[in-house]
Amino acid sequence: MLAGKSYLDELNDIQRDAVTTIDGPVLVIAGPGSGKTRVLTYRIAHIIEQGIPAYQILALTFTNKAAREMKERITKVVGSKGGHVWAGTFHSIFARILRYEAEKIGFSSNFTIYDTVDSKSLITTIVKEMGLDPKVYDVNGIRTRISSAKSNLISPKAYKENIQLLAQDRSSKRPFINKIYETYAMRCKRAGAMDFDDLLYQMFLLLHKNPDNVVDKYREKFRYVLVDEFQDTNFLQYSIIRKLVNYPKSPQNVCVVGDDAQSIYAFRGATIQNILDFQKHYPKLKTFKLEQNYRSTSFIVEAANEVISFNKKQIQKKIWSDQGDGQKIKILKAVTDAEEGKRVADMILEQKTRNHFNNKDFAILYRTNAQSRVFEEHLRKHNILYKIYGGQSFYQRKEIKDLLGYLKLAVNPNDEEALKRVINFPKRAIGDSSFSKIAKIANDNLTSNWEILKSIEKFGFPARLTNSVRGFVNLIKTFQRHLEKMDAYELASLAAKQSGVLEFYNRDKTVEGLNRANNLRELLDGIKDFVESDEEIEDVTITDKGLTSYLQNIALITDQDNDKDNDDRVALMSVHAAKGLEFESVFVAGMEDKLFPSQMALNSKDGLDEERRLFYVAITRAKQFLCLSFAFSRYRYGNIVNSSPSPFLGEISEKNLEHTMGVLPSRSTESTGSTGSRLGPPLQRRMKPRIPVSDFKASPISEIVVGKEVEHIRFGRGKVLAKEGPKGNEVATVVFDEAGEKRIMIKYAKLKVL
DNA sequence: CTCCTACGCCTTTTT
DNA sequence: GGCGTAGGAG
Repeated sequence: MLAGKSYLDELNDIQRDAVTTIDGPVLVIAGPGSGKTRVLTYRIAHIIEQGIPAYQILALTFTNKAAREMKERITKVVGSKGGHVWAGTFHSIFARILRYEAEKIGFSSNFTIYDTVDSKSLITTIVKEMGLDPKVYDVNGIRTRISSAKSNLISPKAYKENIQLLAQDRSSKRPFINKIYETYAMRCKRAGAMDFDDLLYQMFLLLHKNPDNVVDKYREKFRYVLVDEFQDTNFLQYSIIRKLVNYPKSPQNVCVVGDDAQSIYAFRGATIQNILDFQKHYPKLKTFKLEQNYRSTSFIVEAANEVISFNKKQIQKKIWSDQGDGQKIKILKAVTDAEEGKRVADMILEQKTRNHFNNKDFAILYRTNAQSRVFEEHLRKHNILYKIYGGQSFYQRKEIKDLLGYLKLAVNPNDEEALKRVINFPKRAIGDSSFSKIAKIANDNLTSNWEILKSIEKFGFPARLTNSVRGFVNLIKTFQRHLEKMDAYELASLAAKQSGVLEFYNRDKTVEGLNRANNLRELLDGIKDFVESDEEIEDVTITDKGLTSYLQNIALITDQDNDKDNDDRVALMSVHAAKGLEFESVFVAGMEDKLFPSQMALNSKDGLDEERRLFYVAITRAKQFLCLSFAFSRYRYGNIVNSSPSPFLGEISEKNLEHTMGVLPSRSTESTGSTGSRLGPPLQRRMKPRIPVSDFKASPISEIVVGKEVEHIRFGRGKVLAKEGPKGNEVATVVFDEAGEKRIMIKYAKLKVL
């Protein structure tokens, strides 16, 4: 049937080759907007069209959303059999396999998944128990250390024997990290828990230790393996992929798709070394480069190329577009972050009317989530609906974790973190000191807290405590008894009532409390949905509507997954969160030195390169309009800090740029300060410029020379000490009478010769 | 054991 | 500015 092949007609020549070369190792380097998802999905569809059963295809992504989209699109091309593809995140696919194979590696199939909060809490507990100084042994640092050990396949035992790691820990005055790691691993196992890294690490161990020759089973099963966003994989993930496809007589049907220029997760262990190694490990590799950009107009694409060319280490490629020149990139200068917020909101309003855009055609991107506030304020003033992405996930909220804690305990009472969370919530007189005693007994006996609680009578505690504990144990046991008979909703409702969690929040009449009670209701509604719907996950419709099944389903779900993106709202998100998305009009805010690039990144060349890739990602989200904005001062941690424009701005040549006026747009200048807005004080808390903004006339760059007395709009009088940098992007070092020494990019900062 | 306050911290983060 | 935690008073 010729009609069945029509999907191939929707591809350009290179895309088509990448889709139809299904046998043997393939690397696809896919620039932004180059139709990467299309290639990936059509390739899978094409494999199925060749008669390969869909369940023999493994497609690994980083987000649930990406996996879902991929499946939907495959199904559109090949019909319902597309649903049988094993498409999912690394974590969810491996969790599923691990549940099935759990006993082979000493776990039970009902293991708990610890999220980041759980991991940190366990580490804090261990640090305390070991009597170490939590200031020196800070949780975040320890967690990163353990995580990166796992990501590099270093077991606790190997860590102890690794001279280099031990030396590093000694020089950071934390010689006991190896011991913490060992204890942490032991405690996870005792609790029947795996953290996010374990889902990968244990998967690797399963294939590596190979009990009952399990590796053959999966090698035969997954005849075709595809990996999305390969530039974001770490050594561990790549090692698992190699286990699956790299062995004697393997057909090596592995296809990885990625873009080294968009690698923005190196700080979490991702390494583009994997792309370079891939080329080494598979000599028969075929490489396809997708360089045509179908998303953006030329000014945007050119700017992106200019910026990324400042990174020396990269796979050579140049994206191009035939969508026309489009609009130049706007540079928006603001005095304060509040003004930046106002002017961005104004521009959105203006573009909406001029171009008939909807709210959802816009995105405001920033480096840090804390920057969202000023934009919220001004969008609200204009009655423009918006949605903030990122921030705390629904499942991370306290009240949600409280109820889930009880549910998790019913399924796995050894779960130490769930137990710690709910044993005294709501209050039942089992306080910290009592719990510590119980935990100590458990540790001394190498067993879980639950085992001690069950036989609390034996330990001679005061009657009051013994009674409280007995009540708690009976409560959990009741839930356990109902596990088989009740569906998830029935049991969750029962637990919400009997545990007292629901009553606790219903009694709290503050706004906060009402919100939390609402969230609990929403959680219960969600569980009801789960029970009533026939959702299909991977290749099985979930027929098990029990609590165990429910908890396994939500363990790896994040907020972004249940967002209904059908409503028309301006998107506010971090640049990281924007990866993979596109918008007609994009504002990248806070283009300031030490903010973007982040202060933390400035210590190393690699850090700065990663920030630049992040900027590249930001630029390439825009289809038609791109605006880069910065402010000369902004609130940070409650105080005003002065800032100068990001050095990245100077990496885009003038021919792609357009500068907005240095004054507020006339239409809405009046609202500054005095109108007494009920929404708080957005603009009036600015510094008073020494000279009205509109009266200030900057001198041309050529007049700013060493030794001259100059005036700056905010810093006041000063003297030029030095002038350096390429023509058009000169940087002046100026000593100001009051503000001290500053380095200033002349074309942005407006200096006037006196 | 529980409640309240003062202090100290702060990037990004698909799972 | 905002949140989570430690530590002291009740």
